[in-house]
Formats: sequence, C-alpha cells, structure tokens
Amino acid sequence: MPFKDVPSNVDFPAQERDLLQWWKDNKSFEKLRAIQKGRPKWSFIDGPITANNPMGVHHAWGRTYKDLYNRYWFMRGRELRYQQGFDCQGLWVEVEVEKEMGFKSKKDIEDYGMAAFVNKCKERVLRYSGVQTQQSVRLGYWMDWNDLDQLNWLADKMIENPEEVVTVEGPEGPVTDTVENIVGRLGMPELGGSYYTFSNENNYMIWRALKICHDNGWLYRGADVMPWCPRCATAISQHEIVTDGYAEITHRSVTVKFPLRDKPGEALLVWTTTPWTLTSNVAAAVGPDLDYVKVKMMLTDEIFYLSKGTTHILRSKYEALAELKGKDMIGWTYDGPFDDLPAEQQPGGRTDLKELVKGITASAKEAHQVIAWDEVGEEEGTGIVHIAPGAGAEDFALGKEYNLPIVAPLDDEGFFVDGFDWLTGTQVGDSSSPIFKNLEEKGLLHHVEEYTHRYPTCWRCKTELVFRLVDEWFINMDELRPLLMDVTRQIRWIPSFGLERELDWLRNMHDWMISKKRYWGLALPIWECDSCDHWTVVGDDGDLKEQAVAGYDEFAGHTPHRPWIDSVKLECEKCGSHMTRIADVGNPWLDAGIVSFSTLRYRQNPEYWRKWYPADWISESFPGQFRNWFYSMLVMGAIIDKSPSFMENFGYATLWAEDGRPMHKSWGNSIEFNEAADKMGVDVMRWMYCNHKPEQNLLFGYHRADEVRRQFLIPLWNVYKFFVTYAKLDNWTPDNSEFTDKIQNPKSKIQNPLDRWIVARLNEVAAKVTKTFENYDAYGATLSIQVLLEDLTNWYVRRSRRRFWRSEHDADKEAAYATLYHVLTTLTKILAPITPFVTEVMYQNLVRGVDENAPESIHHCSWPEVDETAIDQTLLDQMDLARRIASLGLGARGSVNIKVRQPLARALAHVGQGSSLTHTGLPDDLTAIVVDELNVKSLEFVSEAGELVSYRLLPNLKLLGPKLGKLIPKVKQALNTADADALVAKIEAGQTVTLQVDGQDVELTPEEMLVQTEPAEGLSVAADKVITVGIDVVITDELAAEGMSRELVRRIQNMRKDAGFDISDKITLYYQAEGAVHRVFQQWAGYIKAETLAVAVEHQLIPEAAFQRKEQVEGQDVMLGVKREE
RNA sequence: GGGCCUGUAGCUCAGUCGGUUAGAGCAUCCGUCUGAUAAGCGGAAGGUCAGUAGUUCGAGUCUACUCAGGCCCA
Repeated sequence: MPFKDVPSNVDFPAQERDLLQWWKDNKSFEKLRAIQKGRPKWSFIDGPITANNPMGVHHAWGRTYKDLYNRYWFMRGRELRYQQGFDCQGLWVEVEVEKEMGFKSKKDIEDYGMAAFVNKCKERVLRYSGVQTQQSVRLGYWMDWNDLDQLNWLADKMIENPEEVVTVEGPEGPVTDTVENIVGRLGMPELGGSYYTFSNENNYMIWRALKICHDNGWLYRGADVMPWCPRCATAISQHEIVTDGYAEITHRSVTVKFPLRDKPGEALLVWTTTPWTLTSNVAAAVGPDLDYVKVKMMLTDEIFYLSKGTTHILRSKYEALAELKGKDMIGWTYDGPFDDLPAEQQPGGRTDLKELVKGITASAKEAHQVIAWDEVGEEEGTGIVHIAPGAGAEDFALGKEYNLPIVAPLDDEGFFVDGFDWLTGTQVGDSSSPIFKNLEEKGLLHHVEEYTHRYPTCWRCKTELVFRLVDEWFINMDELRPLLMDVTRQIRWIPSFGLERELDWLRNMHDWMISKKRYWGLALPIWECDSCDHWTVVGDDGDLKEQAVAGYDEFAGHTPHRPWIDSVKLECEKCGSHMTRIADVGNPWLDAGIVSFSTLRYRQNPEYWRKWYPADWISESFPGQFRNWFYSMLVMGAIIDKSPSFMENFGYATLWAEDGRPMHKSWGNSIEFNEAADKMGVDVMRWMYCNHKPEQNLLFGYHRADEVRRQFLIPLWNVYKFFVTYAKLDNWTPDNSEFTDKIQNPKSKIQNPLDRWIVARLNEVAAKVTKTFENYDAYGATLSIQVLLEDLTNWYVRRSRRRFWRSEHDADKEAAYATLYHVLTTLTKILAPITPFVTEVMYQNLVRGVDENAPESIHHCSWPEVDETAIDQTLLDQMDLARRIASLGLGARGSVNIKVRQPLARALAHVGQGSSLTHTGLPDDLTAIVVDELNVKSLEFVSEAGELVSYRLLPNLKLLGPKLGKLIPKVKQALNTADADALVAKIEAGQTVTLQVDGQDVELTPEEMLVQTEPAEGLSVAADKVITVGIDVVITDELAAEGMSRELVRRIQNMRKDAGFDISDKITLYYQAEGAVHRVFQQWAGYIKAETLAVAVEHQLIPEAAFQRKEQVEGQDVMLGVKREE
C-alpha cells in the first residue's frame, strides 16, 4: 500500500476536528483503556474544575500537562484511571444562578423555593460540565468523558421532573433510578464518566471525614468576627478573601472626639474608616510605648490627645502642652460617641451569642476605657484606635483579653438590629451620612475626609464586606498541624519551592471555617438539639438512616442536599428531644479535598482504594492552590488516613495575555478557549503551553501561536511532506515484515554518515525526552525536540536532498528512505503526548496506512526504547565540527559578498586547542559534505596556522587557577608579551614552557595553556571560540565559468517549473547567446544536461513550441527555451 | 513586617560544576538559496547580566544588603 498524498497547505484546526470525529468513530479511547488492563498502575487524580462557566485558555494549559503525562505513562506501559471531575457545589454556582434569575437577596431564593433553586444549581452545573467536556475533548484531553447529549438531557430533566424514573446505559449495563438520583450517582462505577462533587458519595465521604474530626475533638462551633458579605448573607472564609477579595476603594473616614470623663474639656482623637462601627464602640486602644501629645487648639481652646507622629491631621494651629507615653493613658475613661443608644447601655452588650458575654455585667457605656495594644501604629489615623469587639476581628480578640462587653450591630443582611434607636433598620451602606450628621450635632465630629485603601470585597459579587460577629463551625488545626507538615514533607513538590510555600501556609493557617449560611452545597452533617446545647455528627448515609427518628420518609429518594435533608430529625442522647440539622452548608474545598477517597471508592471498595491511593501525581496552577486544593487534599489525607494523598505535585504559574497583563474581557486582551482552538489549533496551543518554564507566568496570544506554527509545526509538516512526496515517486515502502511498535534502528544497513548521525541524534533526544518526561519537565523535552527538528530540516534533509532526487535506486537511496522513515516515525511517537493530532495524522499515513498489524492509533503505541549504542559520540562531535566549519565558511563568503553558487578553490580550517573538537578531525565523507556545502574544491585542515592567523596565548584557568592562585593575572600578562609563535611551536611539540613571572620561574605544560588564533590578512576569515576558517576568494576564469554554468542551470530549472513540467520530464534545451555564455554552454554541456534532464542542447533560434524567456546573465542577454520531450 | 518567586539584547526567554569572547527566537537591517516553495538559509547590529558591597586568581552564576515586579501570609 503506498502512502497518501500530503497537502502542502493544511488547515490544522480543520484537520484536528476531523481527527476528533475519527477517534470517536473508532472508539480509540475505549480501545486504549482495554489495552492497558492489568498493567502496573500510575495514579493520577484530576482536581475538580468548577463547572460554572466555559473553560478558559488557562485551564487548557493545565489540562495539556495532565493529558501529556497521562499519554506518556500509558506509553510507558502503565494502567491509568482517566477520570476527571467537576466542582459543583458552593456559593459560586449560587451567585450565577441568582444572576440568571435576577435574584437580589436570600429572601428571593426562599420565595422561589429552596428545592427549585437547588435543582437550578444542579442544572447549571450539568450544563456547564457539558460545555467543559466538549472543550476538553477539543483540546485532545483523553478522559472518560460523559456523553454530551446525556448531560444536557439530564439538565433538562432536572428542571422538568427530577423525580421521573429513567433508565440510562452504564458500563456494566442499564441503570434505572430517578433523574435526581442518576445525577447523584454520576461518576460512580455503575455510570462511569467524570466525577461530580455534588454526588452522594462525595458528600457522604465528607460526612465520614467530619465524623472522624468530631471523634477526635477537632470540630467545634466558634464565635468570631468574620468578614461577611451582606448581599450573600454569609461569612467569607480566610481561603476566599486573601487573593480574590481586595479592591481599591475610597471611603469617607472620620476623626471623632472621645471626651475624657475625668478631664473636663479634654478628649481623645480617634479615627476610623468604618463609621458604622462607632455605634458599637467599647474601648480605645493606645500603643503603650508610643509617644503621645496633649495639644491645645488655638482657635477653640479644645484639648486633644493623639500620638506625636500624627499631629499633621489637626489642620489648624495648636500648642503642645505635654508629652506622654501611651501607657500613661491606660485606664482613662471616656464618653463614647453613641452612649445614648440602648445597645450601648445593655449589661454585657448587645449580641445574640449570650454565652460569649457570660459573666460580663458592665455595659459598653460603663466599660469605656483606654487599653493597651502593641499593634497600634502611626501610619494612619491618630494613634488611638477605636475598639468595637462586635465589629472587628482584632477588636474581638482584644475584647476577649480584657473581658469587654460586645455590641454587634448588624443582622445577616447588613441592617442595624434593635437597640440602635434611629439607626435600627438602616442598611450599613447607607449609614455614614446620618452618623456624621448625628456626630456633628453632638459636637463630637472633628473632621471627615476621603480615604482610599485596599478593602475586602466579596469574591463572587464584589459587595463590600463588613466584619460581623457570627457563630460558625471550625476544624481545629493545631493538633493536625504537625501531622500535615510531616505529610507535606513526604511529597515531592515540583518546582521544589512548593514545599516551602505549603509549609508556610501550614504554619500560618487559622482554624478552618467550614460552614456557610447558604443553600446549595454540602449539607454539614451536624445535628443540634432543639432543647439543650448538645450536638452530634452523622458519619454517612447508613448512620443517618439508623439514627433518624422522624422525617426520613420525606428525605428518602433525594440527594443529601437542602431542603430535603433538613427534614430528618435525630434523638438527643442527652435530653431525648429532637435534634435538627444546622442550616449551614459546607466549604466547597471540603468537596474538592475529599476526592482522593470518594472517587477511589474508599467506602465501597477498600481494595480498589488501596490500589489507587495515594495519587502518584497531581497538578494544578499553584497561585491559590497551596491554601485551597493542595491544602484540602492534605487535610483529608491526614484526617482519614494520616498519609499524603498524593506523592508528587506539579505546579505551574499563571496565564497572562501577550501584553504581559492578566486577561480581562474589558481590556480586550482576553482570548476564549473555543476561539483559540478554532484560530490557532490545539496542537499549536499545546506546544506553546509545554514550551515554557512552568513556574513562570505564561504570556498567551496569537503572535506566539504564529511563531510556534512557523518554528515547529510547519517545519515538521514539511519534512513529512518531503518524505512522502519522494517515497511515492519511488514507490518506496517500509519493510514491515516484523512489525513492532518499538524503536527500530536500521543502523545495520546504514553507511552514510548523515544517516548514522541523524539516528544518533534521534536516540540522544529520545533518551533526553524520556528523562525529562519522567521528571515532568515538558519544557526540557520541547527544547531538545526543537533542536532535533532543526537538525533534521536544516541539515539532514537539506544535505540529503540529492540522495532522494537521484533517478536510480541504489543502496544509499534505500538507506536514506529507511533512515528518514525511521526518524519520522520515532519522532512522532515522542511528540504524540504533546501534539496528539498532527502526530496521529502522520502516523496514520506513515505507519498504519502501510501496515495493518500496527496499532490502530499512535496513542496505542509504546514509548520508543532508546538504543544507546546508536549514540556515536565521535560522530556527533565530528558532525558538530563539520557544521561549524560550514557555518563559518558561509560567513566568510558572506563577508566578501561571494554567492554560494560561485565555486571557489579552497577552504582552510584550524581547530584551536582545548576544545572537545581539537582532536576530532573530519573523515573524508564529512569533509565532502563541508566541501559541497561551501562550494569549494577542497577543505584543508591547517595545524601550522601561522600564515592563516596569528596566535594568542592564554592560561588554562581551570588547571592553573588552583595551582597558581594570585599569580594568574601576571602569568596572563607574561603569556601575552611572550613570542607567541615560538611558544606555540613548543606546545605543538609537547614541551613545557618556562616563563619569568614576578622574579620567579613558572613552568607550564602544554595542557596548561590555551592557544587562540586571530585572523590574518589575505583570506576571508571567520572564527568562533575554537575554530578558524579561511576562504580563498580568488575567482579564476575556470571557476567563473563553472559558476556561470550553475547560474544557467538555476534559470533553466525555474523555467521548467514555470512551464509546468513534471520533475521527471526530459527536455530539449535551446539557447541564443555568444561569447562567455556560449563557451560555458559548450564546456559544461554535460553538467547542464544532467541537471536539467536535457537530452540535447541546441544553439539555435528557439522554436515556437518551446517555453522561452529572455534572461540576463552576467550582464549579457541570453534567450533560453525548454521543450518537453514526448 | 515575614515567607516564596522573578529581574540577562527593543520584546520573549536560555545560560550546566564559578572559567577566558554571555547565547537563542521574534523584530530590524544586509545578503542568499530554492523542484519541501504562502517555506528555508547565512550574516550584521543590538548587553552597565536591576544596583551596591563581599567571597575568589576569576562572579550572570556563590553570600549579604538595596531597588523593582509578582505570589502568599501577618
């Protein structure tokens, strides 16, 4: 079977789309899974991708790595799981559904109905998991993907009638259940496909983990002042706020007077950016060692206290009366700005969390005093900080320390609660102006000014956060911390600084707040007693059924989500009353962290779990993930198994636009995945992702894509096309009598040095790529493959072209075909994990198309085995030398502007000492290549290069440095001034040299000196560090004639082409010219005829039937004609 | 304030164990080849290796500090 024609202009994206269809039709992926059954495992766990929006090009970066190493380890003979997953639960989905539905608050959700809302959330996840599935498939990510139509069908049904009983096809047969339950079982063995973190198993497995926490006493309910989003009406955890949650915002800040109770006419000056917190003031804090001043305002006679470094805020003339330390002020009492409000007058303060103020009898008003706080500084404000333990995180901690009452002013949607008189019912965002007005009326306002600062906002809806006292559920991290750090050290982090980053996070992390007062998410399995303060944790679905005393029937048949789960009641073991589930849902990183247990069937199939746990390798973009997914994976592994849940972690940086900025739709530098795939093609994208240091930010864009296409994809395609074009002409096919998909070295048949060289290079690179892939260094792989490709196109094929052109079949031509075929088929296999599409096209034509016994897809092949014996280091060095001489020679020609077509007499080369090439020399066959490349009659190596160049001597520092030390500079100078020719003569003779340095004799062996050469007059010379090449630039008449013959051949070849002749057509050649041109036609007739396939050369008037053209050669007019022989 | 990363040509990046003249690609300019041809090749120009100090015979490379950018944590 011959090869198929290769088009020269390929629409790569279209070709990729055709291949996707072909893979699908041929069930290529399913066949791959069958091939790998029973092999040793390589366990990869894919982190869940949030199924909430289409996938971006940054996701495609990570997915390229994942697919690459999956393919690589398959080729290396491993068994893989091929399950990826979707992150499904949490506020991010809720927010998008709210937007879609036009909801503004939690009340809108409750009016709509929680069950309907939760089903909408499920629908959205199913919908977008479909979109991302389609996109991932387009990227070439081979995974056990769900059927797209089925996902959309389930999404529709989820809204139409989730309780409808349906039957779907699973890998082990049909499965019948309600739509809701089918959705809840997605990713389970009986259904296959991607895992979904909303699955029943994922949720119940978290229950199990939380039960373990509870059994160990790590789970607790805590009160704290947390960042809170009044729109979402929920606390925002530390994980969520640190990166995504800050914005530059301008607020009106206020400086307020706190009149001192024992010092009439004197007041503290206090500054805040959050005026609403003044309503809940309890204390004022000063830095005990900070310097303060007592000042008298000249205009008003008012007396203020503030820190010495902040007096610039006073704005009018003042007189300093005294200086004092902060500690001198401690214990002073003052009148708060809102002591008239009932909340400030209640004993213990105003909070629903009564247990927090147990034993505190003072009201806020009674408690007002100056306290010490080391953190008080002078960078902003007045050096006196107002403390509201109900409205600030640090304030709360200080309040605890000083046993202060707590005034918590806001409800969950940010409205002032009862007890705030005229403010009650006001939204916090609308409270500044009335507060300023009130302060003004009371004479307490000093001044208001605009202040811009980084202020936390909600990472989903951008609403400004407030700090609110809440009770939430936490996992205590103190006991787990040492175990987590130990586990972290057992993991190989790539890049290695990942270890330090993770440890840094572990050292600094707070207790993990896992609760959220929302609707869509993990139902926290915590039930609390309706009458007493007892609470308990349910360990999974079995426990639930066993312990339920009421409401289970309402729940049965539903997934463990709100609202259905909320109807289940337990019995309190303390007092016998009913227990009700807390309303909170879980932190979504619990969902993501549990997957090394839930997806590996920890509960149902411990054998299976033990086989695949821990993951050999995981990978995500590292900004963020050290505190998110990596962290939650570590925590779950530590809680459940006290072990690392993954052994190697490969992290990569952030994707930015080509202009070096983050991608933003509004900046116009954003590129969507689908658009990129359509325009640049995913092989190009994948190469671009891999050809990059992963720990550095990747600049992604069309210019880079064009570069990749030009530098990599098109050259690869051109070599492939070149091979197929000639193989077809010659009817050449590979000998596949004993097909194996392993590397086949045709070296026994090979004599030609070019063939031996490219095979050596191929094996060298294959060895390197094997190693770099093992180390997850795709970048290193692309670097060496790129060089191999350049070697192949710019040297091997270029130098071998005439071997393929020859009309006769001989052993050398056969060797050329066998070699190039071997290189191409092996190279495609090495490349297949990176660029799975173009390599499949090449494989189908080159291998599968001519051999039915070959694996059906390149992605079913084994990884090429390297033949170390083929890596002939001497030959590699020699070819390196030959290429450098050729390159320098071309440079030398170029510097005197003599075109390569003009033959010259000779090239002279000298190789300096001290290089690995010094003793290499060139065998005749390589010399012949250089001679041809340079178009010279001979290449001579000169050892006595004195006439070609002058010498310069340098000390060999590597040897002499340790021996001579500080003497080196003087030795250098001595060598410089010595008679170089004489010293070189001694060195060449292998004799030691004695130098007078600093009044003493220094003996130097030949090895201890380096001889360098500098170009001399008379020749065109080019040199690099070790090689000097001189070209004899004299053009004799004879050489000029030969040059002209080549010029004529070139013109005639162009005419053949323009006339539309076939490469193999024979012609009659006509010319009209006299003088030099005529003489050349006569003298070089044989050469010209051979090159142009002319059967005759006629010096005559050109017949009309011939294709003819007037040319200018060396200033002379020439009429040329070519006529095809029939 | 602490931790981690980065800083090399106009741009994007290499640079091995510290070694003599710091390399690629893109862009620019000059030249050139051509039956892989909407491609290819050669050359030139372009550098205070962020800065300062140190270690060393010798520093882009090692150390300390400073500056700038990024990420993370207070």
